[in-house]
Amino acid sequence: MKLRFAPSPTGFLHVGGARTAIFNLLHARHYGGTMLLRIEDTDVERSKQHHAEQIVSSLQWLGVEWDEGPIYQSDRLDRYRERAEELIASGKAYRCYCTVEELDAERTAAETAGNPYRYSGRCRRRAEAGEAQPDDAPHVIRFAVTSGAIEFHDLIRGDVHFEGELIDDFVLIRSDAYPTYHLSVVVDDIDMEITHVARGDDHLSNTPKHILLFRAFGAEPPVFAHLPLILGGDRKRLSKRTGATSAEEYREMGIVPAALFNFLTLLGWNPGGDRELISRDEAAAIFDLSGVNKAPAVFDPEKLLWMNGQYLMRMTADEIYPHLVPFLGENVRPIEALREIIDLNKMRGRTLVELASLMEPFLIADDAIVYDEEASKKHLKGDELALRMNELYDVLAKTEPFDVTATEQALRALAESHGVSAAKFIHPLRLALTGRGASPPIFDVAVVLGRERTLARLKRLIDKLAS
RNA sequence: GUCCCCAUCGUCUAGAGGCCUAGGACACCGCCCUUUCACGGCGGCGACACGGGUUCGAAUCCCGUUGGGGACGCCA
Repeated sequence: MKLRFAPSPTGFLHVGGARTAIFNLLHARHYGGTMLLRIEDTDVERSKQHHAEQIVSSLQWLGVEWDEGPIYQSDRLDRYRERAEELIASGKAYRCYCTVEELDAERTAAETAGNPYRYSGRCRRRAEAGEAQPDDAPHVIRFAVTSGAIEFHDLIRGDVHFEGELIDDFVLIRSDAYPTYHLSVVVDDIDMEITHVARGDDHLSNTPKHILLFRAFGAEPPVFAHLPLILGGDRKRLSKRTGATSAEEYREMGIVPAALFNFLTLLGWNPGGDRELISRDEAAAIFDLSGVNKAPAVFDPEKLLWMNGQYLMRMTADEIYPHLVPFLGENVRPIEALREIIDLNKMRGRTLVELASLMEPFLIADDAIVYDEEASKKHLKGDELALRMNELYDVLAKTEPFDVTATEQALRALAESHGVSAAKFIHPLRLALTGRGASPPIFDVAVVLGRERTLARLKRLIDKLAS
């Protein structure tokens, strides 16, 4: 068994493409098959090398592995031309000298008449009449479609059938001598011995053409599986209008690859047992293309965020670290200096961006703490506050050991001696240490900061209260 | 317009004729836990598009309607 993911390098890796890649990988892994990556860059106008590189790197980031490739179709142009010539030789294809302008005119005429456009077949008739076909004049090579119904079994759609009459004599080789998608994809799938083709639903109507080509080459068509499309909130194909569409954008948003992988896996497929969180390998163990849903799925960024949070809190600090580094900016530190801080905050952020922000108070200088206005208004009030904070300072200065239990005991004892709730001390302390109204448990914060920095920050608040 | 496909809570989905007074997850709303924020726990809101069949019985099968999507390129 051999599957492939065959993106065209005209942009970033789209999440729809990412899911196609994932489903191909999962199916291949499940059956111990091979996964191939093929770059379909036969459109010189739109294909860009840097896009190809970007896609490869996004796939690697996502955890979509391949056993063969990447193979570039632009390296195989001779092969496609050779195969097209074979079809001409056997009368299954012909040279067409119609110009783009002529074709456009025909198309426009058909549209205004309200008829579906099909190529007139002018050059086909000429070829069949045995007229000379100069191969030096500008021309394309068209496939001579044989009529008759085409039926095939789709792993997801079930039995599908198309009327042969509806299929046009499509172009195989363009006038610039580059192959079209239809030709290159079939030639490659044959040469590379692809057994299963899982691709987007938008290719369903291309499939009869491909089957015709497989037959023309005397090859057995692969098993097809057409995946339902991923829609945006507007129920149309996911587009920039409705939000982020590329894997790269989610990476920049602070989504961890395993979470995106998991989320995409659940779009159109589910592992059963009301399971939401599943690793790539666990999914591969039970995945099968035939279990994929037919209906399109709306991409819900909210749920992705939730899932990413679930991943962050389950990952170890060491696992998070490499993904987090790009978001730390000037606050980067070696993992040793960050381990505790990550562990303290990782269940509080849904993205790496949020996590980095949550970690900030732990990493900036003591005098760089900025007191949140709203929280200050709420907690920095009362005549006795300065006095209390001074006493808290003295108590924390001599608490031994300076650990969570001892510091908490000391603070609570102090509060009790004042006859007030511990919260009266805790909230101002939180402001002093983090500048924020919300933080991890404050004694954990104090201990991670250490006695020295805790006291320095407390002192700073006291000075502020005095002024 | 023509062809193809699809149709369960707002969203992702479970459901392959009786197990369904339709289950889970996200979001939302309560309550609990709690020094805050999260996490977590408990509860609530919330769907079988509609109409005909078939059947003792239909979310599940068939037909139609409606709605949505996709394809109709010398793009992939």
